[in-house]
Amino acid sequence: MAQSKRQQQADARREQLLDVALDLFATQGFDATSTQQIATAAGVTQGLVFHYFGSKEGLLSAVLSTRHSFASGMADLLTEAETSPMPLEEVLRTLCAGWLDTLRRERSVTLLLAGLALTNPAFGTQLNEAIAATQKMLAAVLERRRDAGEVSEGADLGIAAHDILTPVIMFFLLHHASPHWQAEAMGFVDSHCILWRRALAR
Amino acid sequence: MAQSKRQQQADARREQLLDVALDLFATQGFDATSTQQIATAAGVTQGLVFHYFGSKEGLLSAVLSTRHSFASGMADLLTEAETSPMPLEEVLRTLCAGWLDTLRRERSVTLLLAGLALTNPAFGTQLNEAIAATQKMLAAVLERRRDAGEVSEGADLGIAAHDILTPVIMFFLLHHASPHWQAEAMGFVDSHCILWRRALAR
DNA sequence: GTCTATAGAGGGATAGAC
DNA sequence: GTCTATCCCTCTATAGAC
Repeated sequence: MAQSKRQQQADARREQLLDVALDLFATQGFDATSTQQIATAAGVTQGLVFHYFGSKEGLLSAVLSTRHSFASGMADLLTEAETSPMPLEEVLRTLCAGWLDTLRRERSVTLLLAGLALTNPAFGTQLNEAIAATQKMLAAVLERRRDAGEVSEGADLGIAAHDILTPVIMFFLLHHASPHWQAEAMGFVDSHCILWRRALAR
Repeated sequence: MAQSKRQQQADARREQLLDVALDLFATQGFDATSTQQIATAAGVTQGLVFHYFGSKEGLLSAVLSTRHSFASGMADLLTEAETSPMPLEEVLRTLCAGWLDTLRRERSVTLLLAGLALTNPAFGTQLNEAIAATQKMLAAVLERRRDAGEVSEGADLGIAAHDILTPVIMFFLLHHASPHWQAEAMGFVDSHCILWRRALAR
């Protein structure tokens, strides 16, 4: 059974409000954004926001639960990397480029979550765990390569994973607004991965 | 001429308000903190905040301009590093441990500035430039070592500096609230510096 | 130097008409 | 599904008494 026209319209409005809210929350911060601003930006009246989401916090929850694909996106890339037959440097290149791409594509959620994590302990640990999980998966990839003889024995692969992952995140945070993003990102990934092949090679 | 007693009292009150405000701004965010909260935490009435700082923004400016020593603190460490006779790994160890210590000691300003940078372009570029400057100084240290034959020729030392510095900052952001900070930090610095000696050695 | 009182704006949220 | 109207609260900021 197809949805009624009214239902379709409601869904569309809902999505639109989520988009607008995410955008404003990300650029101004949650606390600095009023429901009035969101409504105006969406071309509706302020009361409608509460019709759809009940409260401002409810709107935030809805935004985060429907627009949070970036954590799983980074994990997906790692799952592919686990079975890749390519040499280490190439695998890292694919990973880092993919991460930057994901962070950039999901830029608003990323920045919003980062801001929330700084002041709200709940969001803080949530983001912490997401990063820790990614780091752990990367460490597993490196360990497999060590067992296969491609990576040297002595290195602390947990810290290596941290040192490979976090500069990528920081690069995004520092340069996402740059007009030359694409070129800078490619250059960074390139040098970054070359350095890490050298650091880990036997 | 010694200050009058009234002046001393005023200065003390000013400092107290700055301390309380920094603390609340850092833990809750600037927008989520009311002047009433600050006044209550300082044991005075709300109106007094405006007597001293004119406006809430004025209070923020005063907080940042009187409590922002961490940027210069990180640069100072690098100035010492430039002329150090120690081997690379040891220099890095001193630098990274010092950076972590500075960030942690100035934890409230660091977190406040990070939060502001995410939503306010002015603070964003300010923080960007501080990090870029630190990175540049570190790159200069590495170049000197390359010229002296301690660091390999081919490596991109600008990115290497980024890759040495930013994981330290991220480590602080991710673990500053951990109960086992001290031990974790020492372990991290150790592995981090060993990895980077390997990555850069000829 | 600190307080009380209050202005004035803007915030989140609700009720009910259309 | 959307709007108007409105309530009530909290916030920043000011004025003036003590």
